[in-house]
Amino acid sequence: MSLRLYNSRTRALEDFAPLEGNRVRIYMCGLTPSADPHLGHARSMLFFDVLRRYLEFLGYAVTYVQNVTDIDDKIIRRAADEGVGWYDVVEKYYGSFVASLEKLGVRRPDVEPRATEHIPKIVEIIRGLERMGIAYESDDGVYYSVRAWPAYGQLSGRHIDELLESVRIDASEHKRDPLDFALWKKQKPGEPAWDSPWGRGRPGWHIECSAMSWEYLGEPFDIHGGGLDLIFPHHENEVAQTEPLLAGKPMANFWVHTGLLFFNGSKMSKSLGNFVPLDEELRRHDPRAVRALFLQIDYRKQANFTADSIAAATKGLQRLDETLADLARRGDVRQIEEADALEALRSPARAIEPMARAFREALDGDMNTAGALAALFAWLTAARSLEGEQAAQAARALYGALWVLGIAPAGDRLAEPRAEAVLDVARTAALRSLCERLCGHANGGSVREWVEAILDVRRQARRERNWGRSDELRDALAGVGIVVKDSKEGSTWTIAG
RNA sequence: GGCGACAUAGCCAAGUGGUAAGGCAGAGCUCUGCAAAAGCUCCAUCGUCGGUUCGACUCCGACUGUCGCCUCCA
Repeated sequence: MSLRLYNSRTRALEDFAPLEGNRVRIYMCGLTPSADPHLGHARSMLFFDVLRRYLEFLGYAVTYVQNVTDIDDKIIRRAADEGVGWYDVVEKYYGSFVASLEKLGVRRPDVEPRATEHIPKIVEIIRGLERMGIAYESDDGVYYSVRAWPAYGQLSGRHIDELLESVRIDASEHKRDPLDFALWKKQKPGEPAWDSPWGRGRPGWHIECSAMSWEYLGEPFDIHGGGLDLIFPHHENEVAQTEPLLAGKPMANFWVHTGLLFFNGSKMSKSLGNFVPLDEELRRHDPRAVRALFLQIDYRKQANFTADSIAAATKGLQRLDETLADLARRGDVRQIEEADALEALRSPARAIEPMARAFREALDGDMNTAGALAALFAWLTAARSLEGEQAAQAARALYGALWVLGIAPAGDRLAEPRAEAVLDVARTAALRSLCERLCGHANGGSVREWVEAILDVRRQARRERNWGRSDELRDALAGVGIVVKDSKEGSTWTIAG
């Protein structure tokens, strides 16, 4: 068994192996924070987060770099519009992005380098290209000469002459060829600028990724990732900037591109404006469900985001949670350590083996997360009959699988996965007064204590077989968002989703 | 115009040259004071037309449809 990944560079499914020992070096194109990030951005990051986790599960030491392109035309324009500094724009939108990713359970990259902090490396690469006759200086900047690099267009499958026929290329008297692109832009009045051999200015889009991937990972490295819409021109240009300096080696061994997200029938895009900001979307939906939904779609396919599909994902996730809690209860497991969970999945006990194998086979096949998730669901029926130590091992293995997918519930809340969820302010106040009214006091001060106090009153009513009173209390709790469920073992409660 | 992707049940969605995962919804049943939840069971022949093959949903071709990229884009 080994991981196979689709490589955009060769347009084929290939066996993955690190270039160097046990170490896997990944560079992911992050964000240009000039506007609110949206769910499409999250989808890409989510996928690479799972890839990173799976590689770790397989035993590799992963170095994950994700850049921040913190200077570009749109950031400058936005800053002017809002009357703030360009760095304020970056902090605002990047900060929002980071906060949203945290909610989604996406782990922070090992390095989050910024373009403006890597001017020396950028200059070094441009100088190298200049020496090779691939870059040239003009009156408003330094440009890359696409005709000077025969392999230009290979990654994205374009041909220079065909590109020239495009209606959108813009000729400029500053460039030798309409397809040439800027490596360095000379300062215009009022623009932020850094020193360089060509005078003050700023890097063009693309060069920052060539510089920062090289700086932190070395060349060549293992995997370069990003959204499918970056393959041209961004990644093509990165390759064109980097590979002339590598004496025939590729910049990255694997190029992995994620499919685009659609909303109302067209691509989610900052420029089209057809998106809901990510932070708003995460206030509306459970972030774990959002994540579970994306896991059920092939990462390379374009996908639609709809209210129906998120609802379906939420339901499925609840079943997974309940089974996990159930296994933990029957196996008497109070807490699961990540390392134990991964080990239980790596070396599965006999009863877990079919699930573990199907799970790995799915992910080995070009990260088929939908298949991996299906393997878990298909196993749930069998899992329910496990008892004792078997149940304990199953709980750990299931938790490990959920960890790899990034949808594991907090490890110390197995018995009541949602009980600690936050109740909104109005309902908390209503619950408190309900508690005062029913119990004559509101001792404690937590949602949990108030609910338990009310449930004690209800338990008494139930012992007296006072069903009317019992139902009344259940309805009252439902009114403030607490859902009570009765079973043979007693009553449990959760906060309504 | 050039390049490319996709088309599987009500919805979402995997997958394989040998006869279709999974989730949601729906139906029936079990449990239950009731309710909810949960559990069990059931529920498709894979856009159209040709071809290759012992056999195709899976390969090839044509067609139809949807979408993306062609220098703002995860």
